[in-house]
Amino acid sequence: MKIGELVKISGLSKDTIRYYEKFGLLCGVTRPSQFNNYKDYSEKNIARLELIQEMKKLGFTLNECKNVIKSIINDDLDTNSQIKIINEKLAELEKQISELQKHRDLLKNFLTNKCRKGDILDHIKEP
Amino acid sequence: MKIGELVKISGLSKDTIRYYEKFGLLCGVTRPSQFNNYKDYSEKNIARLELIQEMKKLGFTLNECKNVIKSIINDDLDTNSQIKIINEKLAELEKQISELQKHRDLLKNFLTNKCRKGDILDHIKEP
DNA sequence: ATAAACAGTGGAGTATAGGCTACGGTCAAG
DNA sequence: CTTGACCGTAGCCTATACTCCACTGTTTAT
Repeated sequence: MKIGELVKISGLSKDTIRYYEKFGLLCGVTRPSQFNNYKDYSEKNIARLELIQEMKKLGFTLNECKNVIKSIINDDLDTNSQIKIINEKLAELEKQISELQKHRDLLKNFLTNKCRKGDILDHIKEP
Repeated sequence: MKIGELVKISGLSKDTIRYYEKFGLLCGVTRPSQFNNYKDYSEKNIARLELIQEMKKLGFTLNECKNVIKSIINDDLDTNSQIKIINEKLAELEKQISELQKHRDLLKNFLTNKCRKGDILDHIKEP
């Protein structure tokens, strides 16, 4: 399968697919022809691109996708490992959420306590 | 005031201060000496660096800091404008929070619904 | 035959907020 | 007098996930 077909099937751009390939996320890419330099992408890559898109929706980075794929290849990834990975990601998300909530609460305070009188910023002036 | 003093007072690194200066966040920086090339940072910059650090704690970017400082200089920044800026930032934070919460909920679902049987990832194998 | 569509590579650019290194000049103390 | 502390500039590096551009080669359609 040439890249154009993969573009149509996956909905990703060719640049993205090539980026993923360079990144080490794809498998079985060969150059079978003696007349051109075209690559041939294996069927497995369709599933892989789907996995990547799903994981990205869930908040995983490409690096994390790569590690998961590695584990799959090594048969390292039993159910418990999967659960562990997901739980770690969950914890990370919770942390990010509470960070942002902290920012938000600080801002809210700022708004109610300091802003009424304006001019908290007066000591900054002059270009 | 030379940069070393500003480093001590602000707690920021000299790289950071120079970065801010290049970025246009500082004011009144001159080179008064005829014998060396040393800069002289005005007192106003202490307050400015404090403002920047406070705003960063609240989740503002340097660009946003820059705009705020500009407004202060132009006397554009009355209480209403301040409130507007802060409310916009609040809305942005809320949006980011709910994005992350969406990710988290998807992951939780993934964990309870799909992961029990493992092997959702079998179709990916092969290096 | 020729132009469009498709394939490949390499490299730069995007945004953010600095860190780090090299290289060179200057100032103060021993 | 020399060493170390300090100051300056320039430019490259980090991470993330691509996008876009230039340039070249190939296949397909008219």
